[in-house]
Amino acid sequence: MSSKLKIFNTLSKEKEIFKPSRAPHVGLYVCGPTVYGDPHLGHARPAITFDLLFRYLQHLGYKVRYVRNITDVGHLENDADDGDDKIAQKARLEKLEPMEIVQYYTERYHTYMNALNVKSPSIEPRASGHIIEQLAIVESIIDKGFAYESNGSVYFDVERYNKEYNYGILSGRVLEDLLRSTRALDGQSEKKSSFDFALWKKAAPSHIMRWPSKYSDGFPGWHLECTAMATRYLGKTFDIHGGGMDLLFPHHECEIAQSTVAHGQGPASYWMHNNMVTIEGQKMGKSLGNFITLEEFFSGGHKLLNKAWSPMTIRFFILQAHYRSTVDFSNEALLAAEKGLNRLMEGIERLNNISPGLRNDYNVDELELKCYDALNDDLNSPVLIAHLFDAVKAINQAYDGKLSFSKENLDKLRHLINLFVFELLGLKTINKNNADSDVLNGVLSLILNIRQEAKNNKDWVTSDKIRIGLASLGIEIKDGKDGASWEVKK
RNA sequence: GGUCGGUUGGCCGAGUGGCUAGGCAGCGGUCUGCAAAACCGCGUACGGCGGUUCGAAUCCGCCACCGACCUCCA
Repeated sequence: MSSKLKIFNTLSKEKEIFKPSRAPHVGLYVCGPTVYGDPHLGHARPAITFDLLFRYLQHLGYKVRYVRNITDVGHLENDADDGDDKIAQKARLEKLEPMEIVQYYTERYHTYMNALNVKSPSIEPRASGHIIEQLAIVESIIDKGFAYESNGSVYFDVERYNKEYNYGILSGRVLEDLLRSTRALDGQSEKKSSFDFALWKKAAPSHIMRWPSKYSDGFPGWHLECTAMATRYLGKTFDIHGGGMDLLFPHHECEIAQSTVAHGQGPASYWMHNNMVTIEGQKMGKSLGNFITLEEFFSGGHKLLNKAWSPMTIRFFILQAHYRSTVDFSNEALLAAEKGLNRLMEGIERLNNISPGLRNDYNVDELELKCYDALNDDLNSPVLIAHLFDAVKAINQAYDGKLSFSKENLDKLRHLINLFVFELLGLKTINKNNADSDVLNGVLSLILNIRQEAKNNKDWVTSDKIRIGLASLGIEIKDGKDGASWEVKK
């Protein structure tokens, strides 16, 4: 079980060897979506990043409990006293019960994550289902003197906290600097300091999502939800907390503060943050209105998209960059990813048709080592993919008769490719539009036979007519040494 | 303004003090009736200016530009 996995810990800003505190069990918590809109490319990044981590940890033999929440309440448009809840706002807009919004977008999220072949987490709790746990933490923080009640709301006392602990331990922020450089916003009179954050908010009369508490009828603060749900399912401390880099401050910093007061220490040993997807160099996000939803990617229905991009192309595109780097969206980059993925998949298909030779010219053990090294080095998926392309090259050379695999090595390579490409990177063979139906296969095999006869008779008119005719139906003929094959092109 | 990060060949994107990922595009070739596809081969790039070093794209300094966060965001 002693793995050589190193992960970059945002807390220490260093790559550290991963040592779970209760091996073989691993607790992993990742901040999930606030379900008030369709999932976009930005949502795909953490989902895929931590899916890779989840898969790899499991492969290493860990029993992973992966918790990824659904935020269905408490995520405010802003933190002013009259800040509106994102879900409630959407519900009012569409004249729906908030939970209808939640249900709808949660299902949408699942649909698209599923398309991206992102595994379901072990537990997917909803914030609204954990009000009691959240209120218990509020009370505990008040009891310890680090939160105060104000007009029915409860706020975390950041300045008080910072006197005993370090508010900024994760983000590197210095509270004094923050306070100095920020002027007080209007309508924050309830708070002692502008950086205090809400643990519990009193609901305005018009507010539809509300729960009773001894402070007021209200709703929980966003930061508190993750602390409550993580504690409930993973305990007061657990191994890895993940999320997008944009959540680092204040969200994760606040989680640490809450947990430190309530439980005596920060929640996680390792903090992992994925970087952003950018578009023309700028973060793709709701605030800038420059996001493209996953549905739009899959259908091509967005003015910035030249065509539809399959879920696996999106997944591969994301995995081709390291998770801590920004990845810039463009049609050109996606096309490169699509073609690259195709090359990889065709190589793998070819691998099944290679016969072993007497010699062995390829060192599969070395490839295996390199692949593991790549993942162990802070989940370096782009390097892993580069090694896999080396294998594809060898496969193609073998296919060309320029290189030979021994039986043993061929089996080993097949196993290895299966492990890294399908199990760990989570790529799937591209669905060829039911192209594998027996009828279609039979018809095309007949047509290709006729074409071959025509070619044998040097009847180029007929053979070209077949080729062009099929092409117009979206079927591409590929002439090879051993006859022709076909593929349905979208 | 503060904090942090980035700047790599036509594009995307890794990485290391010397052994110069990978994908896409491009070029040349093989194959083919022609084409397509496929395969093979080819590209010596690391923002600028200094410094350290036998040697730096990789370390240090300065400058320029870009981005993220600074109580909405994956």
